[in-house]
Amino acid sequence: MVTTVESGDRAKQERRRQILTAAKAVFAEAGYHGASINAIIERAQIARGTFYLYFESKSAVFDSILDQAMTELRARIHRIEVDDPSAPAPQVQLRQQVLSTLEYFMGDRALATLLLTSGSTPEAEASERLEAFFAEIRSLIARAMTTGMEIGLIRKCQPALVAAAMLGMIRGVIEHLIAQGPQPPVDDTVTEMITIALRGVLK
Amino acid sequence: MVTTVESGDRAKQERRRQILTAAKAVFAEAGYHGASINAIIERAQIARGTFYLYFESKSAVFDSILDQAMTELRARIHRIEVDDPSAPAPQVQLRQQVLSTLEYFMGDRALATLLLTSGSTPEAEASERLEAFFAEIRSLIARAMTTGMEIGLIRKCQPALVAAAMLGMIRGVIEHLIAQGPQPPVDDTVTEMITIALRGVLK
Amino acid sequence: MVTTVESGDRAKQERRRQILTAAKAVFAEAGYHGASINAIIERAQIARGTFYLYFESKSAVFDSILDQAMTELRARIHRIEVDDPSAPAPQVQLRQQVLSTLEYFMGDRALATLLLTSGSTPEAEASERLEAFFAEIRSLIARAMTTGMEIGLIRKCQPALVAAAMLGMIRGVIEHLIAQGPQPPVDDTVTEMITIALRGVLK
Amino acid sequence: MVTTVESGDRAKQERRRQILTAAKAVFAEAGYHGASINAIIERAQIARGTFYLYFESKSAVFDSILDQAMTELRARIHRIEVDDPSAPAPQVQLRQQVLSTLEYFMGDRALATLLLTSGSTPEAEASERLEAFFAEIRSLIARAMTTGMEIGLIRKCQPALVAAAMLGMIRGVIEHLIAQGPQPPVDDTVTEMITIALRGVLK
DNA sequence: CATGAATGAGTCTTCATTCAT
DNA sequence: CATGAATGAAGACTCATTCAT
Repeated sequence: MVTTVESGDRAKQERRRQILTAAKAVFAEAGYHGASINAIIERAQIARGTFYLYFESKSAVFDSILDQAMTELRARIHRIEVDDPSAPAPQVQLRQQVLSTLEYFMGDRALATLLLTSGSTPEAEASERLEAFFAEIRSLIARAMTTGMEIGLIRKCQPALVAAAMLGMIRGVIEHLIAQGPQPPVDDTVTEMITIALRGVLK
Repeated sequence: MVTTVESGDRAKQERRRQILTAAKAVFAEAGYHGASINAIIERAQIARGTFYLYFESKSAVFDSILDQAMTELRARIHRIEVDDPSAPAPQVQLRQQVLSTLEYFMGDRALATLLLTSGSTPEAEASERLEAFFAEIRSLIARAMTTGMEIGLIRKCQPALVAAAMLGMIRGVIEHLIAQGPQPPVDDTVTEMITIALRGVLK
Repeated sequence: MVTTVESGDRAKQERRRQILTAAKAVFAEAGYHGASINAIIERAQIARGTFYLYFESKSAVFDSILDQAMTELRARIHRIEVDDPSAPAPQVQLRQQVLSTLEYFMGDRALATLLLTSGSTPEAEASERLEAFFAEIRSLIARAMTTGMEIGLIRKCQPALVAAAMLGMIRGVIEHLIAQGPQPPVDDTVTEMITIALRGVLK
Repeated sequence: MVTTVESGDRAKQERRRQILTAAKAVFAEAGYHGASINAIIERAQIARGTFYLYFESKSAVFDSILDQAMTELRARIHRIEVDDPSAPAPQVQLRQQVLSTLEYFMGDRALATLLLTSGSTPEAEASERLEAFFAEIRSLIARAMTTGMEIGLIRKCQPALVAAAMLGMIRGVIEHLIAQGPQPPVDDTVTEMITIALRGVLK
C-alpha cells in the first residue's frame, strides 16, 4: 500500500516534470503570450484537462518555472567574502559563481532563453519577481564594487552603472553561448569574461 | 490640384506617423502580443478601419517600427576607420558612435524598450531582422577586435565572445538609463562605458 | 449625416433588441446555466463576436433582461390608495394592477417563464435583485393586509403568511396561463383570482 | 456467507443514501447545473469513481432524488373521500394531508428547495416527471373542486384555474416557511392556509 | 469494491481583420 | 478617405465521465 502510494506520488512528480519541461520549451520558443496551452499539451503528450490537474493556469506554470530557476540561481550566487581568511581568494569565489551559473544555463537552454527574454511579460506575476531578481543581482555587483573600491582593489567608478553593464555583459555572453549550439568549453569562456570585466580589452 | 495631392500626401504621412507613435508606445508597454489594435487606435485617436488603411496588419506596424529604428541606428554605427589619416582617432570615433546611439535611445524611450525586449516575439518577421541586426553589430565589434589585435592595440582575445559581451553591456546600460527616469548626463556614462570596455574595473 | 447616425443608432438598438429577444427565449427554455452563448447567437442569427459587441457577458444579458422586466412590473404595481377620495375604490385599483401585470406576462411568455424560474440561479447578480423584488411585492401585500385589517376590511390574519400565499397564487396562475397556450380571456381570470383571494372557494 | 452478502447490501444501501444526501444538499444550494460532481463527492467523502459505482450519471442522482420525493409525497396526498361515511369529514382529511405534506418538507429543507426550484432544469428527465407530478396534484385539486361544486360545498368556479392557484399558494407558503429558518408551528400555518383557500381574506 | 488520474467535449471570451456605408 | 459594426478563429479553462490499478 505504502509502495503504491509512493509510486503514485513519484508518478505524479514525473508528470509534473514532463509538463514543466514541455511548457519551458514552448515559453522559450514563443514567449508567454505566444505560448498556447494547446502547444504545451501537445508537446507534453497529455490531454487538456490533465494540464489543469497539475497547474492552476497558464501563468501558474510560468511562475513555477521562473520561481524554480530563481531559486536555483540564488543557490549559486552570493556575496563575495573578503574578510574571512579561511575563504578562497575573491577572484576564486567570483570565478566559481560565474562558472556555476553558466553551467546551469548551459544545462537547460530553454530555461536560459526564458530567463533572458521574460523581463517583459506582464500578466504573470513572476515576471515582476524576475525583474526584482535582476535588481538583486545588480545590487550585489554594485556592493562588490563599492567594497572593492574601499579596499583599493577596484578603481574609482559608478557602482550602479558598472553593475548594469556587468549584468548586461553576462546576459550577452549567455545568449552567445546558447546561440552557439552544443557544449562549448565553458571554462575558457569564464576566464575571458572575467578578464574583460577586470582588465578590459586593451593591450 | 497638385497642391491638394501633395498636402494630401503630407497629411497621409502625418497620419502614418501618428499611428506609428501610438503603436510604439503600446508595444513598449505591453509587448507584441499584449498590444491590441484596440489600444493602438485608441491612443492614435482613429477608427478601427483607418488603421488598416495605413498598415496591412498588426505585425506590419511592428515591423515598420523596428525597421525604422534599425535604419536610424545603422546611420549612427559604422566600421571604425583606422587607416585613413584624415579620420579622427579610433577612440574618438568609438566615443562618437556610442554617444550618438545612446542619445538616440534616450530621445525615444518607448523605442529603446522595444528594441531591448523584442528579441523574443516570433510572428513578426522583423524580429528576425532585429536579431540579424544585432548579429551585424556583433560582427562589427568582432572585426574591430580583430583589427585591433592586428595593429597591436587590443590584447589577444576571442573576438566573437568579446563582441557578445560588449553588446550585452551596451544593452544593460541602456536598460539602466531608461529605468533611471529623465535625462542623466549621457556624456559621463559614455566615458564610463568605454573605460570599462577598454580597461575593466581593476585599479 | 445626422440621418445616417440616427439610423445607425436605431439599427444598434434594433440589434440589441434582437439579441435580447433571442436570449430571453433561450434562458426561458434552458435556464441560466443551461443557456449557452452558442444557442443565443444561433437564435439571434449573429456571429459570436457580435454578441459581445452589445453585451459584456452572458450574465450581463441576463441581468439586463431581468432588470427591464422588473422595471416594467414596478410601473404596474403600487401601494393601493385607501385614503385619497379621488382615487378609485381599492378593489378597482387591485383589479387594475393584477390585470395589467397578467397582461404584461401574457404578452411575453418567455419573459414570464424566466421571471418564474430564475429565483434560483446564483452567479448572475440580478437573480438576487429578483428575489429582492419578490420580497418587495410580498411586503406590499403584507402592508395592504395590515391596512385592511385596521380599516376593518380584512379579517384577522398573519400578513406575512398571507402575502407569501398570495404571491404564490399569482405565480401559480401565471404558470397556468402560460401553459394553456395562446390568448385566454385574461379578464375573467383576474376576476376569479381576486374572488379566490378575497372570498375563497367555499359556497 | 449469506450474512456477509446481506451486510454488504446493507452497506451498499448506506453508501447510496450517503451520496443521495450529499447530492440533495448540493443540488439545493447550487441548482442542477451549478452542482458539480466534485462538490457532491467532497460532501459525501467518497472518491470520484465511487460515485459512478452507485449512480450512472449526474442526472441519475438528480432523478433518483426527485423520484423518491415524489413517492413520499404521493403517500401523503390522496383523493378526498366524500362518499364513505366511515371516513373523516372532508375538511379533516384536507387538513391531514396539508399538514403531513408541510411536515415532510420542513423535515428536509434541501429537498423542499429542490422540489420548488427544479421545475426549470431540462436535461434531467425527472424534471418532466416533476412537472407531471404537479399536474397530477393540480388535477386532484381540480377534481375535488368539481366534486365540491356537485355536492354544493364549493361555489361555482373554474376548477383548473383554482387548482393552479391553490398549488401556487402551497408552494408560496412552503418557500416562506423555508426562508423563515427553524421550526415554526406548522399547525397554525396549516389553519391559516386552509382558511385563506376556503374563505379568503375578507372580513 | 474503491480509487483518483486522465480525458476531451464544450464553455465563455478576446481580438485581428473585413467591408458596407 | 474614414468609419465602426460584424465576423469567426482561437484561446483559456471546466467538468462529467472513464478506466487501469
